Amino acid sequence: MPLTTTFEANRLLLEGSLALSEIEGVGVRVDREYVKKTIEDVGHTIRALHADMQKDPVFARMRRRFGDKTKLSSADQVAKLVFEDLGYTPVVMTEGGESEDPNERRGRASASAKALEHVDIPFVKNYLLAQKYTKLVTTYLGNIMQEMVQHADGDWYVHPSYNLNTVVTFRSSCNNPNYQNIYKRDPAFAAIMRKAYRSRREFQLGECDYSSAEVKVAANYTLDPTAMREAMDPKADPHREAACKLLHLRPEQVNKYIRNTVKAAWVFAQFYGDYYLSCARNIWFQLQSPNAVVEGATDAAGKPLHVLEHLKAKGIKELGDCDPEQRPRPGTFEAHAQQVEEWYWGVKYPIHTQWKRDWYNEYLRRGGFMMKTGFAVNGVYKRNEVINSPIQGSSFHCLLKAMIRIVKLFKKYKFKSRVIGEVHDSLNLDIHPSERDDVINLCRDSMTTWLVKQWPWLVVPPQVEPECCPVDGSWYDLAALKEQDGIWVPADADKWAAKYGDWSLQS
DNA sequence: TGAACGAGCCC
DNA sequence: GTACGCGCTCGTTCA
Repeated sequence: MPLTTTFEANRLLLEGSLALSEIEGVGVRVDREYVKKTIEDVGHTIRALHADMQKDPVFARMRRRFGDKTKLSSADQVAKLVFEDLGYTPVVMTEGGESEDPNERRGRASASAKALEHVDIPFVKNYLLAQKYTKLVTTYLGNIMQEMVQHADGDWYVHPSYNLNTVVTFRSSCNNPNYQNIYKRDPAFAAIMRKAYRSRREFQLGECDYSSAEVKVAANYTLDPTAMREAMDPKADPHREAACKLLHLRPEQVNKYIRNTVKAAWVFAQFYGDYYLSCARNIWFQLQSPNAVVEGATDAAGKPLHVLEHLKAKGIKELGDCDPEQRPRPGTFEAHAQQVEEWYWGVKYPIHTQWKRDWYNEYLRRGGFMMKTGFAVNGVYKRNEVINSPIQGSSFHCLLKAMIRIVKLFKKYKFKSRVIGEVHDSLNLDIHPSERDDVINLCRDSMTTWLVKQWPWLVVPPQVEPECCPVDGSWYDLAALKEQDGIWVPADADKWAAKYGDWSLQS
């Protein structure tokens, strides 16, 4: 018997569609003049980079090979140039098309940023930068120009469309324009793009994010006691702990760069089913950075002690061969990562590990699985999909369920404030300053206290981190808030004051 | 003109 | 024995 989606789950999607269509109607204000100006500026930058490339001796070789067809934006040509003509050794290959013969390789050497990262010549650096700026103009800025419309108030808005029927894990997706993939991690590009999205006039953009949404939901599935404790204890720092194990450091020796590297390349990667070999390779690669130093330690010359030097002293002198066919050699980082992996799943999170086995075996037996939010998933899925999709899906459903209530209550209370968007585990708002505390409390309580009452399976309680920008600010100006004597104020008061003046001005 | 592919951004 | 997953949008290439 195939598993059946519950009535409740169906109703969640129906009501979710209604709430999302209201949000689509509201739209997000954009700064049309800024976008136009930025497209011009970035255009100059791209032309300058292309001019530099054409002066480069390497360009002459490109001309010899491709003649009139030479194109500075062709990944195919750059890959051939670098890895065939210039003789660099390819380390990343492309997928290539379908093939009857599994032994046949159809891919070519990749021209991605990762594949070209170690090709240290100006021509390639300029190529990568030009490509990145091109993407910025054609996709991100271009989409705003294509999609924006003028409202009766004279300002310009985009109205992203949200879908609940396109994703196999029962998450949402977003298009025309996609509001869910705007630069965030690259500071320079995040600044350029996020300044284009503005609050309505006399409003403040706001955001209510679930903190570590998927980690907490995962703990609700596995009930691993260590994971549950870490998810509930604000002082727990599993990323730092993993960094200590992996790099033979004491907690106070872990700087921000190291912690972030381990968080992304070890904790999350392992959590999503990656394994020691690719983790070791990625971390080793990140450790080449000059930022990878041991906090508070210096080398013989009095300079900050690099983590690679520190590891050498601990007997780890090289990455290792990273050959899936061979056992890792002792004394390599690869071998060390394998040992840490055994500790991680065998000792630190044994219940989580057991849950993965049980959950997958149960899927194999029944041919499907049920999400805690009532969605039935029947069909053929890979092991990691079976383990990850209920966690991803359920995390989004927490936001969706709360969002439905929030949209209804905003209407009921006749708030001027509006929900303007959603990014899987965060809610985006235009907040009228006069309603600010009420709006944030309503969102926070709906996403936490109220939700837990609806879904008692949330034994690890969700948490919300509100942010907002100054009146008439942009998405780039978001700053974290904290609750103080019943009202919401900037978490870092000094930083806020230095940038935007006194908080009392935001009214 | 359309499909396939490669590339890069988000959670 | 494993080899994170899910999306959207664009430019290039080729039929």
